[in-house]
Amino acid sequence: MEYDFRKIEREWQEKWQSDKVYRVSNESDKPKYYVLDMFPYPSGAGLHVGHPLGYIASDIYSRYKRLKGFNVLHPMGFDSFGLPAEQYAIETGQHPAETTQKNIATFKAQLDKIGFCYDWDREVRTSDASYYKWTQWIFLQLFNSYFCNTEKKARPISVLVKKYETRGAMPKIGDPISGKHFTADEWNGFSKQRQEEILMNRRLAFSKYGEVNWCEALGTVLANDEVVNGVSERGGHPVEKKKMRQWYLRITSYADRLLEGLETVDFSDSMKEMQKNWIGKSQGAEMDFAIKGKDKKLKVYTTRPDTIFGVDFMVVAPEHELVTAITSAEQKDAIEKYLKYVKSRSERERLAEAKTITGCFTGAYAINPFDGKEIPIWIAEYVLAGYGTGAIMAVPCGDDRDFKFAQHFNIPITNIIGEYFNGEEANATKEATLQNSGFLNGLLMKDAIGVAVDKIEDMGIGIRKVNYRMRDAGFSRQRYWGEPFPIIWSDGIAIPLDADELPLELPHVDKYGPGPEGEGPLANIIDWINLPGGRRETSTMPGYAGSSWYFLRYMDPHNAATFCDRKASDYWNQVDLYIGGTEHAVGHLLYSRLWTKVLFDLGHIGYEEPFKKLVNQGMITGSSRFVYTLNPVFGYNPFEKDQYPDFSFPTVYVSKKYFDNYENNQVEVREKLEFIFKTEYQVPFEFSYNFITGPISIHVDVNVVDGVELDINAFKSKQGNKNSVFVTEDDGKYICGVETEKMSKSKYNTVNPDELCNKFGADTFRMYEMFLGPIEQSKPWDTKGIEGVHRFLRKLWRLFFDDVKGKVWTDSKASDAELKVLHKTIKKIEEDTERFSFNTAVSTFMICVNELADIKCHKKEVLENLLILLTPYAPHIAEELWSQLGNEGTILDATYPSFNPALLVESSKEYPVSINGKVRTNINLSLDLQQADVEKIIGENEIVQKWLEGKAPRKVIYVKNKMINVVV
RNA sequence: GCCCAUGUGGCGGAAUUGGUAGACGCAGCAGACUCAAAAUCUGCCAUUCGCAAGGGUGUGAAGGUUCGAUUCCUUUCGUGGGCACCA
Repeated sequence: MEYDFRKIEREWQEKWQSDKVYRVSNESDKPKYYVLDMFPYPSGAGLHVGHPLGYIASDIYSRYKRLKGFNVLHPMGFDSFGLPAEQYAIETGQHPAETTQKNIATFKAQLDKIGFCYDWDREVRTSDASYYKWTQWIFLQLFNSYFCNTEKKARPISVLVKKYETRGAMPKIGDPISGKHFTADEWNGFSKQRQEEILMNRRLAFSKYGEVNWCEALGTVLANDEVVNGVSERGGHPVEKKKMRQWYLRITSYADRLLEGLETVDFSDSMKEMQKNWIGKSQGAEMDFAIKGKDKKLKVYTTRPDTIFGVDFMVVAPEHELVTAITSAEQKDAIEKYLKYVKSRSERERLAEAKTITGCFTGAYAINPFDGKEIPIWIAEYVLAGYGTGAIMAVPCGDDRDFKFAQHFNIPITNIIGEYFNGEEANATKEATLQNSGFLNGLLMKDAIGVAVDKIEDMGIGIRKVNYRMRDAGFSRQRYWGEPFPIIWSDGIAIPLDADELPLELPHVDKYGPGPEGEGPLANIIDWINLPGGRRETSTMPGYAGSSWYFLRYMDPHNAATFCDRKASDYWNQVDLYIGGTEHAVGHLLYSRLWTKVLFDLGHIGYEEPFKKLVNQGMITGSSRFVYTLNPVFGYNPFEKDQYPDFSFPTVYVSKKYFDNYENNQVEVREKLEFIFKTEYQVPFEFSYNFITGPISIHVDVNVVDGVELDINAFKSKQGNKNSVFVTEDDGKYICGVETEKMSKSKYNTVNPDELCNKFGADTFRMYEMFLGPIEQSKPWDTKGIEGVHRFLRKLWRLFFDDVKGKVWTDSKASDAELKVLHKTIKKIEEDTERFSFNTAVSTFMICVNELADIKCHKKEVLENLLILLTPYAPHIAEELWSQLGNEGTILDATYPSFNPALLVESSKEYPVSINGKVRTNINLSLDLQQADVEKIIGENEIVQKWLEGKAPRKVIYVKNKMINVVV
């Protein structure tokens, strides 16, 4: 009986589905375990082999945990709102709902083919009204909450209103608009608009006019993490700053808690580092400098107050509000000119030319409060208006940018760090002892920081201050294919819908073009936006809205009364294992952590970190192949037309060797071409070096290349033209070039998992993906090695069935040697699986099967247990053989074999004995020996004596179970 | 520029706590079976000297700690990723 993987896999997949073996209950006596994949955006391109890597890993771990006796939740769904579907709609007119539907069907079919154990009954789609109803509901929770700065948590906005009505605003916070605090009486006297405006400044989801990243080409606003190097992450379109009314999430309030939460979760160091960098917390001081001859103060932010005596100039951002007020009459023209120049530059130019130093002196001077020194105030682009106070004190001896600026404009530099500053470049050390620094003289810089801040606070000219780089997250998009905001604008007041009015369904549109004045497509639907009491919000929520809480919906996917029943979220609790790529480090992962914290603060769920452990699968890069063409210069035909009227010059492909060193190989290429033309085309070939343009590399479909050797016939029919000539290497092979690149259709380096499943089976595919290398490492795809894994499964099959004899397994009792092989494997597989070392686990299986084949072990007792171990990795073949052995039901309900250490214990062992690091002999020793016994035996051993040449061993190192080293 | 990874045969990679480096697989070479092919099986496979036994050298490079380093430390180079005027 043969290993007919196609039949086996089809039948078992059908059976799993019809028997609903993967259905998960929220009630169980077993301990729970939640395994989650980052759900995909269902793009039109379908899956390539890079996508399933993480899914296979999570599937293996889920099945393993289930076998280990856990109630495992392992769901899947689709992040189905988003830009590409809408772009596609604009191009083709197809409704995004339709294309999304179609793409999801393709994705599901592809996923099912690989044999994942998803409970599809729990599938969620972010674009379903039954789902986004709750996305809207959570948005309203955010809208109706504020961040209480004393309790450091979210509370209902009604609590704040009550406070205002009874006590007014606390002195430190006050009216965020005027900056003044107000009494209860004042509050009650404010107009409704004024009150709402004040409240809007505290809501966690709020609307304000602000500078946003506007992308003209996409016709929408983008979040900071969606802009990369001044262009949009998707499509690479230019992005500019624009003032618009937008929705935001007040993520900055949670900066500290997001930072602290990282200590409680198991993420990789690099992932934590990325999030920390993004939040960008810095501690320092904010202090006021008097301005000579004016009654205004200049407020600066610094992390290095210890360098206060090294301040040689001040720099304020060009947009700073004081600029016009402090500019002297003489400098007025220069400053205006500079401001004009700054305004003319796009964000992109600014970023691209970051190294060029520009700036302009305002003519004003600030006064150093400690020594009365007059400090010139400059404006320059390199100081950002949006960070800190938009003004800095420049210390050229300690800061690189300040140093370069001082040099460029010939500003004298004060050295306060002695020999640490060499005059050539700035030194940002904190280890120097301060000089020329008044009351700080003689102090180590790192100690002086605290001393300086204390003094500043004592003098009442400044305060300690923490700053964050992170900004509030933009939350609206001028787009169609997203969640509509459940908000109605009325007289400038945002009025939320009631919970029972949800979902606010996305209306149907005929056109996907933008609305008037930068509004989204929804603004075009007059009937929909205009209501008796006001006008609907026309923007929609961004892609990350739906994905910020989907892990909760899986727990209770069909609940129409609430987003997730508290009982369900208490039972499943945190995601125990989350698997996905690093690309979501600062987007999705930060936002979902924020949403979880807010829901926790408001008492809707019982934990504030959504993901306990995160594993980032590495990217599978494509291994592109290249062919090299030699082309005749356009229009040139080297043959006499009259003689050969039908002949057109073929495309010439040269093998890699000739591309690498074309100059030196021209003659050889010419000879080979001449020969080919004479023999195959029967045409004379008068070659001129000049008519050919040198080899050009072009991508060739990896599927027509075997390793690096081109399958010429397949290439001709698939990509090239029939009339092509191949200049091969001397052995007749055409060798392609190789380069590792990101997998993409345009590079012809994608490999479709369906094809591999058809050719080798899903089990082979799953194991091979794991076998490629460590899960977290990115690695190039190479189809070639898949044969080896396939061979292993066939070999496993032959332990059960012989092609001729049929079934070969027996019921007889297993020998010690056979059990030893099994238990060695049990131990190793368990260790490997637990530490996500799936590649070594596959190796372990191969070794086990090889050993069992070597000792001709066909004992049911051994094989049955091996199958259970194998189930997570290759579920189809395991199920089939399990049932062939006469077992009922799914193997997933079998008992995971436990490792019996007694079987592996030996009484004695051959130890290698090395003398000064070189292995000289082997010695058989019993395992219960102690260090002293070994020393004695070694001292008496004849061979060792011989190698020691009469000297006594200085030291005997006995590493239990490993080796003995004798040192002379 | 700063931060974080990472570097091992022709290739993917293994070595879990400092203990015989190169497991397992691919590719390659030789052989068995076969009319032949496929499939399967056996042996070889870091490098160098040697007929062999055996020896030298080897984990990007240079140092260091140690009886012993792919593993720890310092310096340096290459690759990948993140951040980038954040004061």
